[in-house]
Amino acid sequence: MTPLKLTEDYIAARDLRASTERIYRISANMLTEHFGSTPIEEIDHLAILAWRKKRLGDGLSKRSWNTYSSHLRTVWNFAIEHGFLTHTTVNPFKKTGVIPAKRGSKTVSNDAIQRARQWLNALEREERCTLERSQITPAWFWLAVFEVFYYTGIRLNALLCLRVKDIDWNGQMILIRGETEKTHREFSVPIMEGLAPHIFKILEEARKLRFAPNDQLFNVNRFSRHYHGKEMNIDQVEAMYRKLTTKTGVRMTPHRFRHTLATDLMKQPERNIHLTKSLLNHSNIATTMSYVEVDQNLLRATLHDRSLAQGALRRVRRVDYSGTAQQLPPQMCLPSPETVNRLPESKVLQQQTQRFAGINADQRVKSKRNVLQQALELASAQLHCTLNSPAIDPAVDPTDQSLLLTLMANGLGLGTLKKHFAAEPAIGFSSFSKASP
DNA sequence: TAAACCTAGCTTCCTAGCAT
DNA sequence: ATGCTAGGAAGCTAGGTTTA
Repeated sequence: MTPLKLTEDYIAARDLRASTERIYRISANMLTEHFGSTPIEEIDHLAILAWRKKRLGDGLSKRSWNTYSSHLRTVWNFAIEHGFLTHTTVNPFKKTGVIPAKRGSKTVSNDAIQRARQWLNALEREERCTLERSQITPAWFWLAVFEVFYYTGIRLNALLCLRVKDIDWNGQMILIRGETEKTHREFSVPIMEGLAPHIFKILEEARKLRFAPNDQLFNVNRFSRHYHGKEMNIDQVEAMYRKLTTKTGVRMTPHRFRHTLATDLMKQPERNIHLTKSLLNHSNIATTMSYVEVDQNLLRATLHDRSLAQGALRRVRRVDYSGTAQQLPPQMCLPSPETVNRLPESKVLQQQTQRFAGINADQRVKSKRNVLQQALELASAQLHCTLNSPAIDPAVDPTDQSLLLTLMANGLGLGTLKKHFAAEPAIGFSSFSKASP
């Protein structure tokens, strides 16, 4: 039996989607290209390893090799299971996979998206005013396609399979049917404010053209006489994205919008991974995580916070007294960041201590110490009152005050303290409010 | 003749279930 | 509980052919 015949037998025995059947045939063709019509019994493990070496040497990526070898392994398992391979029960494709390098998420910058959107909007105005065909026609339609991918992050195939009746305009939802999803799970995505006008427009145009409920909604062939296909296909969408890529100089594809959406959602303060996972219709959270590109700025800030928390860096309090009547004495000013960076830590501390010592006692009590100490004592007392535990003398145990200072320095719990200070004007919160942690 | 369409190969994504 | 793998399903790209 030849590999091609075996593959056809395998496909016939399964209920596969067209694209899956295709990849099995491609794998078998690749094998045949190398081995010719060699019977499957004669293709052994060593021969496959030699073939692997050749293909990888020719520049085939490791990931692609794994796809082919994995599909052929499946077909060979089928042969073993059905007794087509009598001389062995060991699959020659076993352990022929290689470890590919992991690549980063493919996102599109906001700037590029904005430029593409502006261009599409300009084309739409141009077509409306001149009634002439623009570079991307009909521009209103492709703008709607662009916005659907931007706002919902659905797959290209999901868009192509959308029917008129899948849009619930009253409920402002789009239904993505399970049979059209890679994951076979039905789900819905909301029609949000920015997307609604585009959905409305396409529904309106579809209504004018008497679309039936089961008709493909995003079918450019019915909205423009420049196309003659029956149903819109992947190529037509990709051709439009190629034009956007050429125009903006940034690679754009529907799937990259999916990655971008996931990354953007995870940049939000709430960072709701479950929400992101639901929107992308993943069943495994690890899949969602693999979409999200690391936010380097956030990473930098996190590492910085760690350094501060562990004492690797000293926190420098920067105070903006501009425009205030109650400026602190010049001696209280902290050294500039440039000075701090130049001096070793111990020197900075020494310098501050010397400056502070140079201020007279009255000034100190009025300007800072008194306010700070009172605030800390009050907050500490409040804390113990809330916890229903006896108050601790700060002179004996300064833990509370250190903790509160740390919290304040990190911007935590400040709101609570603010409220309390507002209720206790005697504390002099106004002296505090200008300070930023 | 440009744009649409088609085809094939390459690359990536996704999950259930098994092994550790 | 976690990681790994088999199996399945797309998505992306390039080059050739057809059509308006």
